[in-house]
Amino acid sequence: MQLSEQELVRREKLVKLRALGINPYPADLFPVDHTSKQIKENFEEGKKVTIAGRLMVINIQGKASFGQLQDSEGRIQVYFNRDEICPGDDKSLYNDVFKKLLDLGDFVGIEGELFTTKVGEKTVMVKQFKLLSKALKPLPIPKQKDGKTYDAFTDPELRYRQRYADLVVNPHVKNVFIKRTKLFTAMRDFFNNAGYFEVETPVLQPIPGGAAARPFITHHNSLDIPLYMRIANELYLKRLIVGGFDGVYEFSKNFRNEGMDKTHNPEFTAMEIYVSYKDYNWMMDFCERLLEHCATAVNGTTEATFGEHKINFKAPYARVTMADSIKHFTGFDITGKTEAEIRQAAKDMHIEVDDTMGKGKLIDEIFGEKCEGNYIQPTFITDYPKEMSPLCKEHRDNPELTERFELMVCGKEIANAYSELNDPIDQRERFEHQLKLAAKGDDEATEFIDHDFLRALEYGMPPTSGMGIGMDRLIMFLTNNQSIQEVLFFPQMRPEKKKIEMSEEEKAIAAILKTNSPIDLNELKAQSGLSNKKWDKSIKGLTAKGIAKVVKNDDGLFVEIA
RNA sequence: GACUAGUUAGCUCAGUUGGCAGAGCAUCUCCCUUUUAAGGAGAGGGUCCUGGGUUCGAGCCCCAGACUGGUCACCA
Repeated sequence: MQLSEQELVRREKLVKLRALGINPYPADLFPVDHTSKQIKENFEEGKKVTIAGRLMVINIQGKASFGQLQDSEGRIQVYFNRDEICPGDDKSLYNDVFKKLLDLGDFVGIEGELFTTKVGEKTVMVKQFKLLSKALKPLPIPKQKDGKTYDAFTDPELRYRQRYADLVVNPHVKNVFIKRTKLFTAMRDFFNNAGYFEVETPVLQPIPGGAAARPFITHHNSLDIPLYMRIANELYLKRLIVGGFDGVYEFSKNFRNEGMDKTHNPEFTAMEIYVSYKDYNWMMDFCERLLEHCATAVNGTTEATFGEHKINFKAPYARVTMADSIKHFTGFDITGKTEAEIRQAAKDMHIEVDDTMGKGKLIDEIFGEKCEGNYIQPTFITDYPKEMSPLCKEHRDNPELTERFELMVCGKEIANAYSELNDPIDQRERFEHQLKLAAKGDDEATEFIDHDFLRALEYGMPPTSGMGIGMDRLIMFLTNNQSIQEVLFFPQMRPEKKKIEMSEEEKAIAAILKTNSPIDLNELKAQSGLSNKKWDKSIKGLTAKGIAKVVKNDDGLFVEIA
């Protein structure tokens, strides 16, 4: 591994510290009793504090220095004064250890007293300090003045691959994840207060059900069967409703083996909740109260900014049927129309259609193309076509529709809910219809029938309403992030390419050397059969890697294994 | 998958017509006891993403590839 100059310097400091009897990675606990935030909020002149964190600014001015210590809650200024730290004649702790051997990014523990500087900055006067952990790699620390950041660490590739560094130097990034966790906590509280029960269901499933998506497949060795990473947990939660729970919910990591873009990561988090004896109308009420609660818990207000849009999560939200929405935005009334009529209408709207598309799919295409993007404020779109919703109860007033809603925000879906289909015979027929659609070429149709789930329904499932919420998308809206990567600690990335250890040419030369070392340089060059250019590059590569060594003596130039 | 932009020092970025590889911060040395993007003086640091090609000469031009971002397509 090639180390930069700065990395080498820090490794040398490690050696020097050990020579002075200072362990750069001590094992014992450090008795922290304050955070930076606590100091600022409860500031008392002269108070003794013990704090720890990373040195993020060091500003040496001779016999006194200022620094900024960053802990989990922010930064606090620390003042290192030579004669405070070294009351006796030996000033080496300040002159050598502090000034020469500490670096930006190092963790230090500090005991000191609070005071206010001439310019009014609340500061810790360091009485004693201890190195807690040495940083060998320089952090990409930006400079700040008047709230402006200079030379910020912004390269998205580096930020996502090295999130640990991103979190250290970009406080706003940390805030996003704090809000993310606040959202989960708020939602959990809301459900628990309503009396619902948090559960866990299998991630490894023999049949990937509950949604239409390509799964990741894996293999269980002992059972010698294929298993799928879950694409949804819906069918398992409904089994629990069959089992007698009134309300169950789960935050579910789901996995879908599909494309990645700024709103899709191969693994993502959905929340699904199922409540017995309810219908989708009740769930709409519940949903808008839930989101109002969550938005307030996360941001302190129901209002949120997303790009150019101001959105408000204050309940209630508008409710529009899909048919009304399409009529409103296209002038076309789908009610009572045949598949052929709808296909023609879609063609007239310049929407790409093909013959594999059934009626439901066609309607969905029209809605997606012409309507969806218009809903900025939270809006419930209701009553989806039956074909698109194989797990949803038929609409009480119209057998072509289902009792389903999606909640749209800024033209994106963030929640999806049904009056759940609990008729086992109807459910079996819907699954079989999906099989036919899949055979016809509809790649969104489900191609598995979960017979165990059908058996559960046959025992009887109470009328139930269920809802799924895309947690990643929701937190994007609540933190004004346009990319899912910004709300996932470790978004999926293509693996970093390892540098090739040795080129083919280098391997060939190394092989010759192995059997014959040392060897005359020109002899080796001739044996390798390489062109001048290739030879030069390869032998330089080998010596740089410490594999070969060129030796000059009275008899000429020789190459030997290093 | 298509199109497009980018990849140069630890970080953020310049780099002219193809002619010795640049800046700020960071690093190192020296000065400086209330600074705060501290200041002053000096120094070091490069696989210009990779591999080919053109050329006397390539960070720059050509070809191929890698990775990342954006837009679109696909995908709830």
